[in-house]
Amino acid sequence: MSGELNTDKVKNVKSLLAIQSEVESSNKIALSVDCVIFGFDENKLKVLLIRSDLKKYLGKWSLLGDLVRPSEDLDAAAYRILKQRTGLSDVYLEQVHTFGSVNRHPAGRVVTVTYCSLINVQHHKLNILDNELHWHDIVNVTDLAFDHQQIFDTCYKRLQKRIQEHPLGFNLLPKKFSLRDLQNLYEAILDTKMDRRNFRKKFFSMDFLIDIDEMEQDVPHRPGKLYKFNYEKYEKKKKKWVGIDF
Amino acid sequence: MSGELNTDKVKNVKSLLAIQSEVESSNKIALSVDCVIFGFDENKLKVLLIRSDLKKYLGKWSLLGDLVRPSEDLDAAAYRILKQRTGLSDVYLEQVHTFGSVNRHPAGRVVTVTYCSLINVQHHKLNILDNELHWHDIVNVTDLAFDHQQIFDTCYKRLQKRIQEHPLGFNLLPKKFSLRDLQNLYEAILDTKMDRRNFRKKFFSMDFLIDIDEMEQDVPHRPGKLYKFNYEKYEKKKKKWVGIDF
DNA sequence: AATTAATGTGTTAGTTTTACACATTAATTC
DNA sequence: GAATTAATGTGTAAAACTAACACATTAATT
Repeated sequence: MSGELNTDKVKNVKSLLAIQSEVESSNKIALSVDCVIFGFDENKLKVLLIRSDLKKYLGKWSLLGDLVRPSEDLDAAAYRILKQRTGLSDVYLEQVHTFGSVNRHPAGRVVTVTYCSLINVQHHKLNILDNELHWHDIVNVTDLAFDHQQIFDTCYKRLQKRIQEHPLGFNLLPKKFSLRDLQNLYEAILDTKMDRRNFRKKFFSMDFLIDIDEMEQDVPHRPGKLYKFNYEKYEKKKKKWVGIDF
Repeated sequence: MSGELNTDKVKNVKSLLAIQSEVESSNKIALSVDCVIFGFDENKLKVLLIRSDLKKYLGKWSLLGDLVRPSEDLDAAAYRILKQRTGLSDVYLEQVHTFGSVNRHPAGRVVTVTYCSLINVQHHKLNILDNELHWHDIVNVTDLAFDHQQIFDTCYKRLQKRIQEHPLGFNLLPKKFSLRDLQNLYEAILDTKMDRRNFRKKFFSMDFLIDIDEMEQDVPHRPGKLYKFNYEKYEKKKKKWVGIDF
């Protein structure tokens, strides 16, 4: 920090007032959050959608969202929506991108901060009774309301990337899972097939799986071992440097 | 998309009106963009900062930003700031994160969408005459105004990650550069030392560098060859799949 | 008891990364 | 202008990682 201070008090006051008057004037920009809530069920990646309640998008599905309250942090707004719609707290939530095209919302200028959330569908079962709320297989997610298709695509791509570099996937699985479950999850999210033996080797070599010495129950084949993910160990040993690769 | 349509027109109208009234009411959230503008000069990574014009942050440095105009896209607002402050168009610009803590701005509720920009410092030279605008060596960037330190840290980390996976760095260099320039850039951004021979091998094996058959001029040692980055080839051949690694 | 379909474990060849050494070139020094 | 210096430019070998592939084991089912 070098250089002299040429502070102009008039300028200070003006700019503060300018901002304040903007904040208080009408013709303002509204702010919302939208959540792309992913689940994993029957070996398929799902997303939770609700019917649009706008005439313009009659019959279309849309993401779960709401306006941000004036005294509410962005993350808090996203958590509120999640709690409201799934009954769940303490879920994985990550801000992804903010969409603000001038004409993206028919009701006026609404900028939306979008979040990606991963939940364990076993845990909720709750507010899904709501007739307008449904889990959609992500391969069937097309033609959403507003710009929600674009938002969904962005969040899905982000998930595909993040799951390769961070242990997010476990948020979609039960605490105890088999390696087959884990591979099915990766194959569903990344839309690819992987070699079972190499997949297994990869995860064992990372050494973040805890063998809890239990087996799958009620499976119509030889039961596999169950594991938990060792978050503590991961936090200590996670890699910092990767290298140039593009 | 299955399920019958139980559209409730009253509900539709209500919710639309609710949003519209929110948009038009006062006590609204203001929206700004802030740009973290990186440059590379004398083998050091730099960031362009301006003196805060708020009394509360007298003497502190802050990022370049402004309120988003009611009929302006977010990206357009970021480009406007860049053009205004550096005179440059057609620069690398990427949205990074949106910060919206309730008390982050002393003038009221201001949510800010932050962008990372990479420019070639050779190209501008222009509006830098402004006494209040300075390039700061990033190692000396501490204690910025508002929550700008957090924003800067986030954008810098993002840059560190992105430069390993995408050819962003070339935006900070002249069109023609030596491999030494390129390595210095990577070492500055990633704050690390690399083996010169392996770095060289890595980039040659990617095969995205065009040997333009020119040499460095006016260097006080054996001049190195100059290269350009082959964006066309990169766009065709860039890798999609990487693999699980964390 | 035989069959089936999954889990669980190696092995090998190929590729990539890392560590490290020496020859070459042009500016600088004497 | 010859010797010195400090950079560029190239190569090699060990180690680590990835990808492709085969067989034994287990438990449910027939």
